[in-house]
Amino acid sequence: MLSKRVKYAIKTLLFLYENGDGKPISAKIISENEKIPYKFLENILRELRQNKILKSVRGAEGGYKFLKDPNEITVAEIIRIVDGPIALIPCVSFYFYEKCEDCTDEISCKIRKLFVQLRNEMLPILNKSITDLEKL
Amino acid sequence: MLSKRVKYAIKTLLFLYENGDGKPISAKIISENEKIPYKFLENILRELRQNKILKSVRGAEGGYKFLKDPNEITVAEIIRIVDGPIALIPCVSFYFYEKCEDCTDEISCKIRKLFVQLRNEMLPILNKSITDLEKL
DNA sequence: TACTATTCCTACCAAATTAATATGATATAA
DNA sequence: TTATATCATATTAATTTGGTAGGAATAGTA
Repeated sequence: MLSKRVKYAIKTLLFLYENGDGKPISAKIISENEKIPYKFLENILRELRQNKILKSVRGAEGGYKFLKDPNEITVAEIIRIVDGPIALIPCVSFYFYEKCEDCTDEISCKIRKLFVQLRNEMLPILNKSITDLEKL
Repeated sequence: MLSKRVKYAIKTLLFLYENGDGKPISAKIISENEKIPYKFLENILRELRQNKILKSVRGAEGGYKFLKDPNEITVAEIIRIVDGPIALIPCVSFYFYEKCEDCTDEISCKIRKLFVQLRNEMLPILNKSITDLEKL
């Protein structure tokens, strides 16, 4: 399962996409509209900014807007930033690979083969962008 | 990500399938061959027995063997028993459905639509059986 | 200048989950 | 009777999750 952070992050990006008209949108507005706990949302927004998905404007009338083109922000990317791997087992992950301690031969491992297949099926769906998502 | 329990459970079932010739196989043998901590494995085996995947034979020369036909034991089923939902968000799960607190309209939710799609792509792969898996 | 609305930062915290371990009772083949 | 097993319950240490607290820094506006 994904964490709430990821779901909140995606909701936030969708909200910004649907309501962003040039002016930045404050965490308070997002929090109230999407029912995300304010302080928790701040953390998530910081993470998105640090990863160059969003940019922030400080001070009164400040808030957040896209830094990266929403057309190029994928759900997979958000999951990787917020939660980590897409793959269901670590030895199958591209970005967060880890060797299985108990595994003697990774190449012949039947379980690995299955989860490679699974990841390969999952990726095209998760590679949809925020703008794709809005059209669903 | 899946838990180690799930991976150990699948490994255990594959081992039983590949080495089961009528006689039960002990937890000790499985533990040593698959490098699964013995006591941890005992817990997993109990769970599989309680869910009618395996049956046990007590006493010396005892051990575990299939109760359910390995042809009909799917990876999805094992995940559900050991970890819970297949779906990546709770509002999309068949067997472990939970409403999102922050969601106003589940039907129109774009995020939900995406993860319904994802689950629908994942299921056929995870519905493979232990015998299918062995053939990979 | 003072006020207010905002982001930014570090740290903290409670509850749940994960990955085991410990201890010992019970059953059975040889 | 002994060795080999399963069976059952409880405990535990580490990590993750889902937040919260408090305040500093920044900037628009009266």
